[in-house]
Amino acid sequence: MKEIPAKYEARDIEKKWYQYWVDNNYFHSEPDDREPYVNVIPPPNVTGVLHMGHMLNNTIQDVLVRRARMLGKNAVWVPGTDHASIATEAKVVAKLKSEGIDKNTLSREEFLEHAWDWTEKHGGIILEQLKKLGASCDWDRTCFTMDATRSKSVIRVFVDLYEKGLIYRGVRMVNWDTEAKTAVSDEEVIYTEENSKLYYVKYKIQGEDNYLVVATTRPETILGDTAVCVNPDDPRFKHLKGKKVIVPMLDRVVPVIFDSYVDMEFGTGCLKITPAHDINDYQIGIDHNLDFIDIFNDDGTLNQAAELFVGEDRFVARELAVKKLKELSLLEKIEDYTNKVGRSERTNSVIEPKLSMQWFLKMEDLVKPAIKAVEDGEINIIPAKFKNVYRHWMDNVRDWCISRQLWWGHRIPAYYLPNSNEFVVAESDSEALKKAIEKTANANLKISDLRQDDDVLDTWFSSWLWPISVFDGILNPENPEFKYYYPTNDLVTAPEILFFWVARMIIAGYEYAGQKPFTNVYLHGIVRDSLRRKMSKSLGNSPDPLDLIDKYGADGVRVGMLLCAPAGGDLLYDDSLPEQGRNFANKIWNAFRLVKNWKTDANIPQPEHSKIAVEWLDAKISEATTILNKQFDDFRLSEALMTVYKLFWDDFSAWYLEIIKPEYEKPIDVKTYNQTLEYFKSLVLLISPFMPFITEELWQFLKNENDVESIVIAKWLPEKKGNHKLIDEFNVCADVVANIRTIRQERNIPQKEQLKLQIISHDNYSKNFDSVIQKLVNLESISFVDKKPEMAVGFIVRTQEYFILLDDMIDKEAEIEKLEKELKYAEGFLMSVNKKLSNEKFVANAPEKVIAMERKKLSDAEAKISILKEQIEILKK
RNA sequence: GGGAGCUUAGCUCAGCUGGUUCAGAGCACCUGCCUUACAAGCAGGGGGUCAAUGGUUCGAAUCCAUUAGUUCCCA
Repeated sequence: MKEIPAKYEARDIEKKWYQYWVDNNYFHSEPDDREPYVNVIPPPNVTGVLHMGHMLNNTIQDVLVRRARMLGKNAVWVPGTDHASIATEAKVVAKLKSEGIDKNTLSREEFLEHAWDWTEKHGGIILEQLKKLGASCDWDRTCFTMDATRSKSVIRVFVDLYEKGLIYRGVRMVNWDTEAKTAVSDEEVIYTEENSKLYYVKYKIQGEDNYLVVATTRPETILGDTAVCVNPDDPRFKHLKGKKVIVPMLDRVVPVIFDSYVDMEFGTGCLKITPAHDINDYQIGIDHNLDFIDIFNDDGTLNQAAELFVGEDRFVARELAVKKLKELSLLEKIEDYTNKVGRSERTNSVIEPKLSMQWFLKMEDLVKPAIKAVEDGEINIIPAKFKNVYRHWMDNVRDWCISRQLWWGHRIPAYYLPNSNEFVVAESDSEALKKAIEKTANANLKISDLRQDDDVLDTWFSSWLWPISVFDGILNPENPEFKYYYPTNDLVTAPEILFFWVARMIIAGYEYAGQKPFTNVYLHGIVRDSLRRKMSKSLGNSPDPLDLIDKYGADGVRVGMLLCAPAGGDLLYDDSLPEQGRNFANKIWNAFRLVKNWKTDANIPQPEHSKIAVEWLDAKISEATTILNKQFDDFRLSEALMTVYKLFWDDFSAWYLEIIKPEYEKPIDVKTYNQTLEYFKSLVLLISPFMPFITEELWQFLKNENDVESIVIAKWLPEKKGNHKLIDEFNVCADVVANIRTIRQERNIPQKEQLKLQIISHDNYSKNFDSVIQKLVNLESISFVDKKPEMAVGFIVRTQEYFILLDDMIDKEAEIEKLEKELKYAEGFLMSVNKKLSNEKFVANAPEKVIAMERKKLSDAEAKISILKEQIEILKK
């Protein structure tokens, strides 16, 4: 047999097995009579490349899917990508610009051709990267939110909702992204505190020599002012009733109005009202019947209505306005000020509240079943604390602005009649024409007479259908795949998109499939750096995931991501994490090297120590399997990983292998050897969902003729009752071993030198592990005595006394000191137990079990104290 | 401004319905080892007034209240 390298080299092995899995179609699923296990991937953007968040998200999904597959379920993980309207359009526009092409010179069709080109070239990159991570997706089922089936589904849903009266068109104050030149939804605006200035501006009162001072952060919007507002309860401004003021710079006369909305404490107590450019002012404008003056173009420059600074950008206009106000002596002062500024999640430009015609979806009734589902526990959100957040949003939900002023996306299927604002909504051109003819009673209408709405739908308006549409459940709700796979099982995503996506999928699930889209929502944390900063390109604090895989292996990185990823908690990434994962892979590798190189001899009998170790490890694996299953069921994945980590490293490698290890270059008995290979296989199975590559490599060595050809399709370990008594006895044994090792270390006694152990037993002593102790610490003999031997150093485990005989003089004083310290501790403990037991109320109220436990503590402590006292006595002689 | 959560070892976190020997893990740290699978390793070890205060209880890290700090969500 050829030499197995001492260091595990992940790279070649990982590449080899992924290809093997794909070639053998292990990840592909077809409906059958098994129980399905279904996850849909949160579709990454076609613009995206793999980042640390994806690594975490997809590692978790893969672990769940792989285990489900091993449990014998018909597991399918549906991959796909999302067209990401705003981000993709921005990328394509930028790319065209770099080639000297201005988007505005292209027709819609020409632009879309470029966008499709771009998508075809870049859209699949991220999915290819997921393969490096080991993702066991059913690649035959890969979907895209803009492919034919998904697009048709979106349009059908739009038409349906419109026909149900839930979609309407209206002028609203929307969040306008001046860079992307589109409205974005409330959820796509990020508010952060920013340093700005508060400008105190004088507004002259008409017909008087007096003025009011208004504080504003946006002096350029003065040009759109149509009122000044004060609180009706504010005594400072009672005299202004019926008065008018003159808007600075423009000399426009506007009324002073009274509204309790104004905060008397803030600024000067006077508020300028710009109904077209502030959401609160908008409401006041409606209530008080004010004029609406829209002073901005779509790109954030000032238009003719502003009268001044026309064509200038809003931020340039601000500077110009300040300058002008100073010239006119209308600027009283400027203060530094921090306020919350909303920026577009996509372009980071400051959001401009803007009145515009948009399409909205009424949410009020749609959310009802979705609220109930989570409330009733039909859908579990993990961790549960996010239930509150979910409910709060759902209870306060507002109508969803679903139109975007872009070309890349699903074009809104509304067709305007000639020279009219009236429209028909239909799934196709021909359908639209039919409806238009009906509506107008004009049989001569041609499709070219109709004008389709220019806007596209919000990207989330397609991804909210994802769990349904990937199985064609919108267009063909009776199709067998949809009936088999829907509802899905676990949705794994980040809390950030609880509203964007998760809540809306639940809504769509009930509306379009009549049932929940998934049973569990597992929300994992955000990957941050060790300083708790979010990983971002601009900070440059994010490692390249592919570099990490290259350096530590996909298995190592997966382990690293999971080790510190409790549900909902943030993951503070550090290179030491994948390093720990890599080290674990290396540990597994070396354990395998050890076992693989043993020679067997059919003639030697199984040694006593191996026999008991075999029994013990069996109990230990059974116990761990039970714990592991529970942890999986509770989505405690980092704890589950730790369970197998310790099972392999501590129990199997550090204890079991050391016990059964034959002497150097001596063979091992066949019984132990075969049993060890079986255990190795069991362990590899349990580790496999976490580390699919190295476990596959080892499976290929370990499997026998009765086993399946790949660990991907192997069966998970069945649960078995573990022998707790044996495990407990081993724990005592381990304690004894550790004590003796300490004695060796303290006295520099080499392992080769044999020791004699004497025991005074005060209780039922089990000899089960004597042979193990004897081997691990190299004892010449174990014998039982009644009295503490001379020239010995002792220790106590539970209620048994142990002594190691020493030839040298022992340091009596040090021994006494050690024992007295222990005695003091034991006496203190005894006192506290006594205090409890002598408390009548405790004895009267505590459950019997607890009291019995306290009594046991008492008698154990008493026994220990008397042992200690006796030993001290002897030493002092 | 409104709401929710969090605060346990140097770090990241467990600790379930209050009750096993005075709170556990991983990493980090300290000591000794290049012992023939593994130094990406082995053996051993130290480390915590459970944020603070008060209350309920025979008994509180766990339940309640207040305070402080902190994070997130919404406006």
